Amino acid sequence: MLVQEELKRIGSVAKNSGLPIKTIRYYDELGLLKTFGRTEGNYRQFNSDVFGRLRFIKRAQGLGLSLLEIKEFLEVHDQGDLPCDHIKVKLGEKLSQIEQQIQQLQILKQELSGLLSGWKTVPEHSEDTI
Amino acid sequence: MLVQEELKRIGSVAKNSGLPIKTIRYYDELGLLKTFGRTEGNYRQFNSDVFGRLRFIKRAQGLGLSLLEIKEFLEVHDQGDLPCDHIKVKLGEKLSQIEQQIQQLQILKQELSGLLSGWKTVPEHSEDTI
DNA sequence: GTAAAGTGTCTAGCTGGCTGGAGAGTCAAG
DNA sequence: CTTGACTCTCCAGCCAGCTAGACACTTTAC
Repeated sequence: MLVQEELKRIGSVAKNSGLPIKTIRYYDELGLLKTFGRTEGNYRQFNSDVFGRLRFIKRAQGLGLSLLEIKEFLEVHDQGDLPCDHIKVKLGEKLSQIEQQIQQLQILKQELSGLLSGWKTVPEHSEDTI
Repeated sequence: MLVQEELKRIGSVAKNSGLPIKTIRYYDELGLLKTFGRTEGNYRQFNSDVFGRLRFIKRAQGLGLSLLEIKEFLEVHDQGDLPCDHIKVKLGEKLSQIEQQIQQLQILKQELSGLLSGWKTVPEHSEDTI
């Protein structure tokens, strides 16, 4: 027995997610959101999945993914079944990008802590000094 | 005895760094580059430090830092001595941001490998499913 | 029924980070 | 001395990702 879920309108989604209404509409326009249709009065309806989605978007975006890339991932998610080979490849690529990114971040972290902790202690050590 | 370093012009910097001339000029405009003055004919002159700088910029940028943030870091670097407290704080903040970012990346990595490896094996596990 | 709040679309504008083109000056080769 | 490659500045435009405003319609509260 599925409980009929209560659908939300854009305002409450905005309030609960912390994102501006305009942004949510924008994401919807781009097809990132899977609205649950519209009311009679043409108001967008969302179910509570939207919050997870928005969190995912925020996180991924904060990490430098574009909205289009994010959209692709969401689509894979939505289809539910195994992604086709093409997408598999893309996902694999993205994954190794991410690993690289982690490494780069670690380098940057070192460089910045170098700056913090006095810097002059590591002067001009050739090659990859800033 | 310092060997007089041979200065480069923008074209060769572009060639050796792989960046378009326009981009280099743009960075220079924003004050990211510390050119070595100009020739008589008003041509920019760079010494070989510029390559390290450009690599740093690329890396940092790829990780989501804005050119302005990057500029600040470069300035700290250029001053050479201990950054003032204000900057220290900013650096510290940025460092913890970076650590967070690393964690987020690890989460994203998991989520994406979830997608890759079939996804349905981890269905709707509440809370933070995409 | 009426006012206020919420939502819709549409169009336009903004910021950051480039990128392209015009028009002019500089420099190196023949 | 001219030609061609290189560089300069300036100004305009592009893309992503919003954001703001105008104006109309819907819903809710009284």
